[in-house]
Amino acid sequence: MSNIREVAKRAGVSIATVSRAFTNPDKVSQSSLKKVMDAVDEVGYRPNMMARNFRSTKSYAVVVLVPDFANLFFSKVIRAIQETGQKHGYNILLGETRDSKEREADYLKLVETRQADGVIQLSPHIPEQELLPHPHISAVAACGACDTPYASVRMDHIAASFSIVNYLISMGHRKIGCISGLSDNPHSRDRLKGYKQALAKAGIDFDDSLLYEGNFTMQSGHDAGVYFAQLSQRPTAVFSMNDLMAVGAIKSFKEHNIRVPQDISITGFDDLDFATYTDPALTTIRQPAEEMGKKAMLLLLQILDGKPPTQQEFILKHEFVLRDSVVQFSG
Amino acid sequence: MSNIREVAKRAGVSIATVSRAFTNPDKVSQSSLKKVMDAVDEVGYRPNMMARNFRSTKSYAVVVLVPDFANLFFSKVIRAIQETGQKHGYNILLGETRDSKEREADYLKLVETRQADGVIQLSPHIPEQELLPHPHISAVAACGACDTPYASVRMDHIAASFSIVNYLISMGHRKIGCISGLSDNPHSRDRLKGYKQALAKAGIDFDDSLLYEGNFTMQSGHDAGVYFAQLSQRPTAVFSMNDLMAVGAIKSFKEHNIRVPQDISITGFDDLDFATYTDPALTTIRQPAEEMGKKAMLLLLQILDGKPPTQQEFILKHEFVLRDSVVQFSG
DNA sequence: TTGTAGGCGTTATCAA
DNA sequence: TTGATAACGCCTACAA
Repeated sequence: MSNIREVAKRAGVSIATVSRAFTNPDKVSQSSLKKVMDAVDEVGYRPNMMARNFRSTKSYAVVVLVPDFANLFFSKVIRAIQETGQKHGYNILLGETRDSKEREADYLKLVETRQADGVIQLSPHIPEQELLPHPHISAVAACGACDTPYASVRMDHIAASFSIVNYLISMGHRKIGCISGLSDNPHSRDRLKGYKQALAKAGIDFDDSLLYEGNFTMQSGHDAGVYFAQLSQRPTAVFSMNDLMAVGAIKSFKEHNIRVPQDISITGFDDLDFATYTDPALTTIRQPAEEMGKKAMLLLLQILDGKPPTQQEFILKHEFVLRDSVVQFSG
Repeated sequence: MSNIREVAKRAGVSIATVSRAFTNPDKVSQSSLKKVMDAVDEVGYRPNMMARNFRSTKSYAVVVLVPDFANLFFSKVIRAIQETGQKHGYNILLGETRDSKEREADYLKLVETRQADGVIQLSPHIPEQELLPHPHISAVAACGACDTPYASVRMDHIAASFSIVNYLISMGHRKIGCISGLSDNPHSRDRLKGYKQALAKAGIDFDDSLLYEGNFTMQSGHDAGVYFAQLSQRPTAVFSMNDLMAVGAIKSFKEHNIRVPQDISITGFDDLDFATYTDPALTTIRQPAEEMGKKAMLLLLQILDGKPPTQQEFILKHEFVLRDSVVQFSG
């Protein structure tokens, strides 16, 4: 592992010239440049980025705070973040929090200790327990539900769930079950609002017994399915707050010999890749995962560049995806 | 953003003492320690890890080279890597390669330029195009197929696929289709070997028309399903080289009104979370994802610590997972 | 166009 | 137990 000094000696020039040859080649004469590059090849020199970054007080790394790495939705977002970051010379440090504020604080420390320049927060914002914003931490929130006290990129979950529940109603359903995420999750709250608004608009009373609280996992969706299947007054359609739970619910409906969608319709949320491959294929809401990831990274880059964002909040459009899991109700 | 000098001044001690207070508290008197800590609180000091790492010539970061983020199998592995790394003070830099050697080289550069201390390679090893081992790069391979010229953690894919195809045969199947990954993928090769060995052992001739080359995606599994469905001599069972393709195939069988498993049995590989929730639940091979991730990280840590591993290769055990996608054939 | 030299924040060596 | 000081590798005024 050679350093710049060795290259300089070998090339018969000064350290400064070698440095310039890398960062500002046009400020170096052709002959010097050649001598330097030859020497570089000879000794196999690579600039020490740790030194360079240290010197420039920038780490060129960004931490992505993600609740659950094994959630395909986040995988997509992270991919977009990485691609965008890479184009601008930034690396991505993984920070899986698994909903632990302690772990989150640990990752935030990476910024405080200068191992990262900023943070992209993928967990939804819960004011009471939020560690961000932090005076010394550049941060952007993405994929959240409500607005945050710092820049964010998200979609309108109320409107999205409103539209899909509305669709269910337009298909003749009036007894519509709801599988929610944990009730204190902001996404759950917003999507529940949309559900209730759609019911209200159609003059349907909200029925507490049709609301089942899951936690966004397939398992909890399955549990919800069992619950609905055993209800004496079974719903004719179910609005699931994500695709994963919908899959679990479908599974348990089938186990109870309830046909989907003939006996019960169901909708999802997220439009994960496998939503096309479930049986039946899921009618769902597509979240613009890639767009959110990309936009979030660009926003953070801008902030790191010292330019405050023009808007605090960027709301991206969702998409209604029609497939086969909903059928006209004719009771 | 204050530095150690400021803390020293404030505490009325030397910078050396401040440094020791952090790295070697017991070498500092109680009174000095208190003075330092008070000063630290006052000015909100955080050690600059960039400087510290620079000084120690270690970045405490490790790059994980992963072909595809949106593959839940890798998500699990990476999670285990991160958890293990974190316990030892290491951070994880994400490196999604998407099978591009160019991108891979970019990430490897992170190690050459000292932004990372080592690499965990999750792509299977293909000797002709392999960038590793590299003289200056500490690396460990995980989840690969064949042996690598550097330390690796993997399972025996030949044995695993042998066992599951053997199970199919024991259930009376003799016409067994195979959905493989790309034929030049080492995993595909090994699993194909296991498939062929099981057939051979049962005295069944290998039939080329029963082999469909996919690429490990659901879409390609679906294509395979279409292919098998339209075959005049349809197989009675299908060995899919991963769960994802099995899901795709099941979908297309159903579209062709072929019942699974009554009309055709199928098996998967990986045992992803959703393998329980497919219809029918998948009989499959569980890869020890977490164990491989953890072991790989520990191995790399050991190498970074200057201790060469006791073995070059660690073969972890797979597990046969019996569920509902295979049924006795009684033709 | 080039070289000299100072400094980034930390740790480690060596004396005191 | 402490402090002064020399690195670590690089960049960048500044001067030549």
